[in-house]
Amino acid sequence: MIWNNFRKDDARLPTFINEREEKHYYETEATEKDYLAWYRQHNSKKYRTPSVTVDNVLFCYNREQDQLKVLLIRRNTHPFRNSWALPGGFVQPEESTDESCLRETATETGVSITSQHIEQLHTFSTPNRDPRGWIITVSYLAFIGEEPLTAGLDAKEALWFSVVRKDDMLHLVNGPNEIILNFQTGKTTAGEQLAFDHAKIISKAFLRVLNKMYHDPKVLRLLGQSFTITEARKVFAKFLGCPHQTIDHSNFKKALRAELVELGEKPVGIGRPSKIFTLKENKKK
Amino acid sequence: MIWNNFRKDDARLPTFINEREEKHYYETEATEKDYLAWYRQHNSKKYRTPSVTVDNVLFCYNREQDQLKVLLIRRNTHPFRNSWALPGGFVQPEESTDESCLRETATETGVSITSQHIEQLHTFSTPNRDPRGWIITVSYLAFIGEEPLTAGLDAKEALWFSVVRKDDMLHLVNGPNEIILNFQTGKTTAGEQLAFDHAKIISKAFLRVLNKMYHDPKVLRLLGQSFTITEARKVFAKFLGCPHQTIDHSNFKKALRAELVELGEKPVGIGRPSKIFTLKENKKK
DNA sequence: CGAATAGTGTCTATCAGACAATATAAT
DNA sequence: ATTATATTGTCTGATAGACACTATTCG
Repeated sequence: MIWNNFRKDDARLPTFINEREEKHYYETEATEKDYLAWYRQHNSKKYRTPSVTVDNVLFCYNREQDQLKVLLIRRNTHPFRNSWALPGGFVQPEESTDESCLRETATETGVSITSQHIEQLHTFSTPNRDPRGWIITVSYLAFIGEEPLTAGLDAKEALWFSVVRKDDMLHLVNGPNEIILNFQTGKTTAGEQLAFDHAKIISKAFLRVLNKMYHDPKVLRLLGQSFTITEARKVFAKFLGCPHQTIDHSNFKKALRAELVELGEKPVGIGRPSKIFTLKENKKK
Repeated sequence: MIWNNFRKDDARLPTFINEREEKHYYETEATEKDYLAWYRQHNSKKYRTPSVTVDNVLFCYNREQDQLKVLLIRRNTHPFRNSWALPGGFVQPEESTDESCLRETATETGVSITSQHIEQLHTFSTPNRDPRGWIITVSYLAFIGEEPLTAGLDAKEALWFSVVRKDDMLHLVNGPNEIILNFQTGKTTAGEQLAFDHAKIISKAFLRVLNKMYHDPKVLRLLGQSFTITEARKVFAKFLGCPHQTIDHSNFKKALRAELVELGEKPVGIGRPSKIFTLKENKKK
């Protein structure tokens, strides 16, 4: 490579004996503008860079079935062809990973969510976590208000798996498909395997919710705009792995009263009418 | 599929009319081994990928000065030449971002830390956060046991800045250099500016420590292997922005007793001998 | 002894959790 | 009225925080 031949048209610029001298000149003596122009032309493809993906743990809750669910897709391409995996995709230029998460969620599930609904979990970068090569993933957690279309998009099979906690195990079930993983270790223990390190990601998401529920009950966005105390107890019970009756109504309400706003009464239903609540929005993270 | 037009180098493989057909074949019909071989050869350079860096918020605490400090380097290259910035660098192939963090910390400060000392903070990916182009950074938080060499390495000036909290402001000071930032908004308000979005990263680190201190007092690693209750109070006071005397000794000890192990007594010093403690290690995250 | 430092004990308002009582509506 | 569901109220043990007291060492 000829190092003294960069931008002949610009007489301001000196010539260089070697690459190191040129680098030093642009990094320390040239103007920032000249540096950036030089960098884009010479440095941008010099080093190997990883691909970056997002992987999204999308939870929803179905009131009728009283089931917590997580969205998985069956991969129809290599690698991990026919394995279940989290939805996600490659981050594109000129977008943040937050935006990637929202874009992928919208295209894969048809549900529009905002940055208020998502939360960055962790960035996974273990070498060889993806057999295709150097691929880093930024994982996200999102709570979908109501169960949307379950039909797959992008020519993939996309299904909601019910999530049942038993001790430290999560049972992800949809019909004949069953995946069992330990969310303390992040490993699948029986049944089908998950693609890549997605068992770790799901575990991290579940633990995050569990640890923050009472302090930051964002998980109640699973119930949409408004909900009753009992509905909130049912959602918490899914993460605690217990029947919702074991969560005392009175104590639960006391614990969360600071995070909730009362909206009115639910007009229909058996028994005393429930009051309906919504999450306070003014929380500054 | 047409099998009558074999490739010379591998008779097993078919030829394709167009790129799309080829992609479809490898993704869905070929073996995974063949797919991966094809992917590496054809797909690896097809899409633009970002550079990925790590940025490390390294805190230390000096007992003699009773000062919390954060390590900043003065950049001697574009972009942000002469601005103060967090130490960090590009993630290399075949290493995780955790390993990058440890490697960069070792080379920039001379201090060897283990994965026990670091914690991933957040991945920042706002477009144009770096004028050089598409650069994503994974930020880390680390607690250095004792103040190491302050001399810069890598031909950069590296200095420990004392960190003083006043209300929502952090004052980062080293001699004539002073940077003031609001850790609630993540913005510098006066004095010198920080490079890139590093004010946001430092703010995130400070808030993370503040929110988790009592629940997960990993911050006490600032005090090395062992410490007295009063030393621990002094560290907490730095993050709370108050004199350590306002933290009641008795109540503080009660709050942290579950996280500490008593080692013995400190033999020297004025007044009643202090007991020395260390952090319990058995915490599973 | 007195000053300085640090560990220990006590009191109280508050709160989480267990449990009881009341309110409403469908059958 | 009975039953199911939900809300409201009460009691108690535990705890955080304020404060007081005791223990040790140095000058």
